Amino acid sequence: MQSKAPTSGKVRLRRARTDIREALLESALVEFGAKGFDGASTRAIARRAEAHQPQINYHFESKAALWTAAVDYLFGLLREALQGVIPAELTGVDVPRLAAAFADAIRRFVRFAAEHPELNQIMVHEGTAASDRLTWMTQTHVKPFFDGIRPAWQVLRNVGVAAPIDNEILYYVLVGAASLPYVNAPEVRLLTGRDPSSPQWIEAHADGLVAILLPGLTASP
Amino acid sequence: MQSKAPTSGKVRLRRARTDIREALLESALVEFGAKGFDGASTRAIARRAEAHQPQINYHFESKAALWTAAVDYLFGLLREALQGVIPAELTGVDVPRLAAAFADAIRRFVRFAAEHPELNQIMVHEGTAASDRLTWMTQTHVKPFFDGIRPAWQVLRNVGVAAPIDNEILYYVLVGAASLPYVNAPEVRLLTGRDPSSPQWIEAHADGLVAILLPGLTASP
DNA sequence: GTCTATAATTAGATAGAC
DNA sequence: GTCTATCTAATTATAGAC
Repeated sequence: MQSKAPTSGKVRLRRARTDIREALLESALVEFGAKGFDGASTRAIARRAEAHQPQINYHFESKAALWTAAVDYLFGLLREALQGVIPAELTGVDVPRLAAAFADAIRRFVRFAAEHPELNQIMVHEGTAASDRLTWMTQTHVKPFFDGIRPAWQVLRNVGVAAPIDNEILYYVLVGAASLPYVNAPEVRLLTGRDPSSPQWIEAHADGLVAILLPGLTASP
Repeated sequence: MQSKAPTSGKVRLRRARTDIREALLESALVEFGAKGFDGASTRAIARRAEAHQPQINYHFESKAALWTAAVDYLFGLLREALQGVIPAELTGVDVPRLAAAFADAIRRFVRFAAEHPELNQIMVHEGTAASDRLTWMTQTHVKPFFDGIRPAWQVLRNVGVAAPIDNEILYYVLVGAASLPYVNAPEVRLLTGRDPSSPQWIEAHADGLVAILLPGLTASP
């Protein structure tokens, strides 16, 4: 199962794996999330996947293409996690059902941010400066997500169930409040000694966000 | 006021400025905030300050020392902005006064995050991975800030003025919700077409956060 | 203190043997 | 497809003239 390279004294494995592409992608998520696009080196990504650096250029076109594939993959997981939670057509949907759906969406988003911190890490790394990557990511992935929750929030605002915050601001309040403990989990552990990826933290966090963003949901007993 | 280097044909200014250190520091804030520690190059920092790259190593010990100086400077500004807003000694402080003080602290923090997005940008870049920089920043600057608001929140929680969220979680909800529009201002502009640094956005944002985090403040008319 | 030149290291990407 | 060797470009830091 193991063989030395004939022309060299170095002990190294020569392996033929069918899942290297997936392993490189998975590794890229983590490295891009932790270090950002510039800080993550293709050598470090390859090392985490137990592969060699040139394999990235073989299985992907470039470092940038690997980043794009990683972002596509993560947003696909997010879409899965939020699939059908908020109704696409709002006319005729009664308010209590919509409020419950929005609360469910908040909880799912918090759990997703905890389980896949890499997505929000990459988003916040990229969002700090204008770039082609940011433009592509915003138009391709963020905008549909944003447009999906905006009308529902507006309805809940109009009937007084949702907190008094405008659409655009609400989006960033929600994403910021829901993701920061997981985006900055290393800091959370240093600062508080607690583990934000624990079920206790995650559920308490989700409960808190639902309570403050949808005060009208539990207002009348 | 202008002189060519005698041994070279290149036209370049030789200037003697007394404020180069400050100019480099100011430039470093912006570059570190926008690109992160690894993504920000000392050449780009020097260029923005209209200086030469080796001047960074003359006026600062290294790129890391420049980063440290920038973080020290920004946290100094934050301390100034929040100076004395929340009373250090809570025994004997009546609840309405403390609630008003906390609301004021939230508003000041939002305005600070809008005016100096670089601090939260740097924090969120660094918080995604363990490092010596993160450990130093957390212990030196974040912890005192965290410890300053924690007891006040607990008091307001106990009397039911503050939202039902635990100390540690509240800290990240507050910081995340208050800073993300400014940390990711380039994305906000692409996604919404609005300018998060406008007074309208900032005040609406601050109002919204006070409303959701301190629901008991305006509950009884 | 400023500035040019450059050393030392590391990055992403490619060539070519296997 | 894997892997070693290497190219080119970019990085931080330093040397030394001015």
